[in-house]
Amino acid sequence: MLSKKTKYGIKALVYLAREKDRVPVQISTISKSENISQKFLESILLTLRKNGLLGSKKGKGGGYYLLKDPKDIQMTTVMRLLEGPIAMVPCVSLNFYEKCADCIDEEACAVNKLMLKVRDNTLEIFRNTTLADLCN
Amino acid sequence: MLSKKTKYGIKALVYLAREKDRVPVQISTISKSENISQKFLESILLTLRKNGLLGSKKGKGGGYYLLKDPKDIQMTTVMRLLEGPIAMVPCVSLNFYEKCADCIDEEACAVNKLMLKVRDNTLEIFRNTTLADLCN
DNA sequence: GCATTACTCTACTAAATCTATAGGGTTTAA
DNA sequence: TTAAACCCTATAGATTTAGTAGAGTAATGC
Repeated sequence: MLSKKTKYGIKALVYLAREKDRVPVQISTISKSENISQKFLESILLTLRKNGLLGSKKGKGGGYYLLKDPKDIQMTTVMRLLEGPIAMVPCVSLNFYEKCADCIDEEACAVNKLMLKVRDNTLEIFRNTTLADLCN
Repeated sequence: MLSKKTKYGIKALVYLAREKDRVPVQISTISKSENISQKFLESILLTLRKNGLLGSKKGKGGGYYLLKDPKDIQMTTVMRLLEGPIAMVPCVSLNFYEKCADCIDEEACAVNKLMLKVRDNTLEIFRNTTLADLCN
């Protein structure tokens, strides 16, 4: 299941991408428009800022804005930041690899084999989808 | 993340599929071979039996066995039984559809659009992969 | 300057889910 | 009749999720 965090994060990014110019948008504006708890959204935007996707401006008239062109933001980046690993099991994860404790032979593992296929496909979708693609 | 339940379930099914004939295999045998807690595996095999994938034989010399040919068991069936919805959000789920509480227009929702693509791809993989494919 | 607006950060919590464990009960073969 | 093996319910600890609370900091405009 996709977490609310990721879901809200994507919605907020799309909102910001649709904004012409790079005018800062206040958290409260996005939160009302997208029906998201303001405080929760606050923490999500903060992680997106800390990881270089968003910029922020403090004080009156402040808010968040995109740092890059929407077509240069791949969904792989967004998903990894908010949701974590794209793979369904750590043993097929590229960025978060971990050996299974119970598994003796990874090469022979049926779960590994199946989930590798799923990961490859999902990864390709996220790679080939940019924020701009989601804005139409 | 794939739950341990699903992971163990798939491993157990593969184990049973590799067994020549349809000789009942005891829970303890599978549990030892695959490093799975016996009691936990018990409950997993029980749900697989209740849903028509496995048969069981009680008493001495009893155990679990596959009811169908491995090549006739699609991974969609297994995943839905053990893991639940294949879609990452309920609003793009075929078998477990649910409207998002926060979403105003599903057609215009970026998350919906993205996750629909992911679901379609994942579903196709699970449909085209049978238990037999995982046994080689 | 100073009040206001708006982002920043830490800590905490209620609820749900996962991953089992415990402890019997029931059936069947030998 | 005995023991192996499945059947079933209840419960519990750990982890994650989805927030909430509240105080702090920075910048703007008057």
